[in-house]
Formats: sequence, structure tokens, C-alpha cells
Amino acid sequence: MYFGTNLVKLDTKGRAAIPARHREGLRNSGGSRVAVTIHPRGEKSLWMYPWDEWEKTAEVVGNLPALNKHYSQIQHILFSNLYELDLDGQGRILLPQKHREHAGLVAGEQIAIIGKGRRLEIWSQQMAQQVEEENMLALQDPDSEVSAEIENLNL
Amino acid sequence: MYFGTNLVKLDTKGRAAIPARHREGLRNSGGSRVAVTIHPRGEKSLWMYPWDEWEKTAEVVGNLPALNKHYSQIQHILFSNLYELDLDGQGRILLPQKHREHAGLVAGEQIAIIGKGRRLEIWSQQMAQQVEEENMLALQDPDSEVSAEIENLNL
DNA sequence: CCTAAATTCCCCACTTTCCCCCACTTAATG
DNA sequence: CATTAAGTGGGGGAAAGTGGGGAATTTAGG
Repeated sequence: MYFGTNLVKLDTKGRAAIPARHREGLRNSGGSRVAVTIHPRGEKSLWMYPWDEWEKTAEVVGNLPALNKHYSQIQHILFSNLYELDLDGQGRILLPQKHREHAGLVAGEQIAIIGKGRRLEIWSQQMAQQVEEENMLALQDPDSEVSAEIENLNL
Repeated sequence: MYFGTNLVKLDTKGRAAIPARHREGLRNSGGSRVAVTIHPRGEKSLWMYPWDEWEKTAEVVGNLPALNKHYSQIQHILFSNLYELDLDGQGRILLPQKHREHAGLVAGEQIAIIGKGRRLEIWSQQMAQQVEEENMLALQDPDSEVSAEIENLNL
């Protein structure tokens, strides 16, 4: 179960150091392999799973009928942007160019690594901050639909 | 299970270098043979399977009732455009003229090789980009059917 | 059937990218 | 303050991608 936020620097080679507290969890399960893909509904973030966790999902998605247009679109988004990355000896991953662009990650700047339960998310620092503020506002509004749904949760 | 996107150059001789990370999978199974055919429902892409994986697909397709009009059409497209290609010593395949035309692949330009689970797909860079943008939009639209489907996946 | 042209295939060589490893700096711990 | 762990930077070697020469095979035309 991942949680909490860490700011780390994306170095000049495009590598990101995974916070040490998450490394054990990522390593235990499927070697040092992690699955990284982009948020499938347009948010400017990256999703990261321990490999074996991801495999369960991939199995399901991979066996959807490919000639159905909708399934084909889902397969396309989820598979075409998926990469299997390895933690190096220092616990870093090299993020592909395309993914950095998607999430607005610039070499040399700070990025946020955020625990989200089953997965980790990677954001640029600015985006993470911006989205957090937006979420705060949306949830505070007592008239919004969100608000009604939330109130039924047993927290 | 294939995934991820690679851009490679279709060289002046019409050859495409298969990304190294896929080669082992393509070789292990059926020699160095791969099956290449065109997308059966009009997408401007090529389908590529390791040979033995293709045989499973061929089994399914070949046993469809041939006097059913739609099945017959699918069979026709898949089988008549099927080629058995070999990886050369450098892991490249020479794509037949007809297939290059179908997918709009021009010698000397960039093409996208996209993992899609059981198979690889080959696209021109432009087409791949265009399709990805379309899919993204479809998935972001909260009213689209695709969008509803993906919400049900446990990601 | 023979020759010429085009295509395909195999190999070698160059360039670029990536990845592994070592080392330094900064932060946390007792 | 000392010690260990975490985070950061960068060099060098290996591997991947790319280009092209030339032999072998196929195709077409006379």
C-alpha cells in the first residue's frame, strides 16, 4: 500500500530516484521491474506499478476482443504507452522521453512521487501542486455532485 | 505479451529494425519467422505475430464457417495478405511493397512499432500519433462508451 | 534459353543511445 | 559529532540502431 508524497529531482539524464521507502515493495514482487504508463484518461501524470501487480490487469486487457472498436482503443492506450523499467543499483528508473513529455517533466527539475494505494503516481511539482489545489476547492463546494457521493463514504 | 512503442526508421531498402526487446520473443517461438498481415477492419496498420502465435489465430479464423459472408471476408483479408517473414542477422524484416502502401510507410521515414498484447502493430509515425490523439479524446469524454468501459477496469 | 535488370539477402562497419557502476553530496539517526 | 543511509552526478563500456557494399536469387524481355 503506497502513500505519501516525495519530491525528487529528475536528473539531466531523465532518471528519477524512487524514494527508498517504496523500493522494497517494488523489488520484492517481480525482480526490480516496474510497469510505467501514462494516465489513461488524460491527466498529466504517470502510473507506476510493481510488475506482477500490473500483469494481472494486462492479462485481462490483452484478452479483450481486438476487433471491437472500444476494446481496441483501450488496449491501444494501455499497451502502447506501457514500459517495463528496471530499478538501477541506486533505486532509480530512466523515464522514457515520451512519458516525460506527457507529464511535463523537465530534466533538472523537481518531480513529485505520490503513493496512491495500489500504485505510485509521478507528477511534475507544479502540476501536483495545481491539481491538489483544484481538488481541495472541488471537494469543499457543498453543492457539487462530488460532495454528495463523498458524504456516503464510511471514513 | 508485447507492449510499448518504438520509433524506428524504415530504411531506403524497406527494412524495419524490430526493437531488440521484442526479438527474443519473436525468435524463441517459431525460428526467426514472423507472420505479417494487414489490419482486417481498415485501420492503416500491419499486424505482426510470432509464427506459432499466428498459428493459433489462424486456427480460429480458419475454422469460421466459410459460407458466412462476414467471416469469409475476414478470412480473405487476413490470409491473402499474410506473409511469412524472417528476421535477418540484425533483427530486421523486409516489409513487402503492398504492406508498406497499405500502412502508408515511406522508405526513409519513421515508423512506430507498437506492442498490443499478443501481437505487434506497425504504423507510420503520423498515423500512430493521430490515432493516439483520437483515442485519448474518446477516453476523456465522460459520455463515450469507451470511457464507461475503462472505468470498470480495476486499474 | 540466355542475358540484363531488379530485388532480396547476408554481412561488415559506423554512430548513437542506453545502462551499469563508482563516487560525491546531502540528509537522517543515535 | 560520528555514522549510516538516501539522493545526486557523471564517465565508460556495451548494446542497439542505422547505412551500405556486394553476392545470390528472382523476374522480365528478347
